[in-house]
Amino acid sequence: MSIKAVRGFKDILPEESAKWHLVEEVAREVFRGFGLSEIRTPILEKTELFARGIGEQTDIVEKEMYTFEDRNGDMLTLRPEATAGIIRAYIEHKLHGRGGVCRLFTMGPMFRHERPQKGRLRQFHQINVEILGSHSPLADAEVMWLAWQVLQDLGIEGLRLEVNSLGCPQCRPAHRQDLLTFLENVSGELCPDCNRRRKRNPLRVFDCKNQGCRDALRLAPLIKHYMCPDCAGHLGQALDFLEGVGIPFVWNPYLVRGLDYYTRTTFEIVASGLGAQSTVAAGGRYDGLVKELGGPDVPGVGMAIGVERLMLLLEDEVEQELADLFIAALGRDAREEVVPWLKELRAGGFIVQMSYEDKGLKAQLKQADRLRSRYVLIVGEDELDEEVLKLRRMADGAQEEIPLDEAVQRISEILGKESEDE
RNA sequence: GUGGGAGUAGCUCAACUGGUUAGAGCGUCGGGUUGUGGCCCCGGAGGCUGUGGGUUCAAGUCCCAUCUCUCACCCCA
Repeated sequence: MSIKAVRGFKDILPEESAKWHLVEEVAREVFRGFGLSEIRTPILEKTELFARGIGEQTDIVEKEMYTFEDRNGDMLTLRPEATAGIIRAYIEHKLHGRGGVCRLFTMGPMFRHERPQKGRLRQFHQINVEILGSHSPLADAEVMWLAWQVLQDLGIEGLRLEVNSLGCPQCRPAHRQDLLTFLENVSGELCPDCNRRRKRNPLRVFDCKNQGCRDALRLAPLIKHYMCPDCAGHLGQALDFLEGVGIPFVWNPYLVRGLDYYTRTTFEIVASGLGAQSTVAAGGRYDGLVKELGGPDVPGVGMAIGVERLMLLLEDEVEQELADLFIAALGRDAREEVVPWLKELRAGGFIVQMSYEDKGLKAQLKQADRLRSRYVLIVGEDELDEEVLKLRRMADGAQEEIPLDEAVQRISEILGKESEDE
């Protein structure tokens, strides 16, 4: 076998791209309604950006990044997520200095060197939203709403929005301390993984699927009992806003996120039918991140939708229209006569194709059929001699005669009329 | 990184306990219709059986390695 794509990297083939366009268009339409602006940042950044932003201790930074040395000795990394790069750009171009809240979206590929499985690729795509510069719980609610709305508008069903708060630097330490103590006492009942997590990132034990661990954690201290009044109020208000716009959610006090930078609100949208990777969108608040990356102390909230996972939930194939009209020109004279018509008809908004090769009528009709063209215009020697063309409707084979001198106009009328009927 | 399953025609899959020329459906190309698609009928092309080693008189089939796909763990969108 010759050269194949790199493991975990996938080609998006012509028959799939219409589905991608649909997803991207729906997302853009939703974002437009919320007044977001698009930002596009490079997929390559200095390694240090991700190390500081995502957290040195995370799996992503420790073992999943595509990192290499540039020719001048810089260490570079293919972005494993979008937020760090966007914040880098936000700081670098001093977008915070423009006043007001900065509300951004982006979409594009991310890279993580993990073992591929259902809903998990090494190059995958995300649709991201970041709202920078607001402490308001309304921003949190809007971010969740945005994610929910995109999925909703795509007609995806069976989704569940889970929300939690991770607290802030005021209330987190006390909880963390009590949780550590608790986990130490039940360490005998925890699985080896959880005992490992216990030291590195204690909150993650709540993610364990192991029944034994879940039983052991039943009485574990939860952040909700430790939240300071500000955090509790913040979460309460965010949830009130969600309720106000009729978005169903569940408060999952066990919900935790993997990235270090999250504070307060955190959420996931989970779907059934995705296998082990059930999260189709996720996000949360990251109030310390901008400062951590060298910018001013500006708060932020954001979310990411996993496009491939979303694609798995979108069952129906989206068919692309490939031709309204196929022009079957027979012979050199006919082809020369017809080429200017292509220009006019295409300018009129119609999808028009013709054969590159000088093939027989049968072959051209076959080609038109394969393109599912609605009509075929037949232009041969006879037609040119008589100055009357034939327009064949492919659905039933009915043919209509079209005078040569008003061909483009008549065809435009017929094609246009057909579209209106639909 | 760890574990299970799988790699045969463009696609979906056959080939009994190793045994002669690796088959079928779909697709594709051509013909039946020298200027009329789809449906039908007839015919053709297309394979170093993922790759490399090994066992054997003989390997698609057994063994080892490797790559890829897939599912799960881990982790995450």
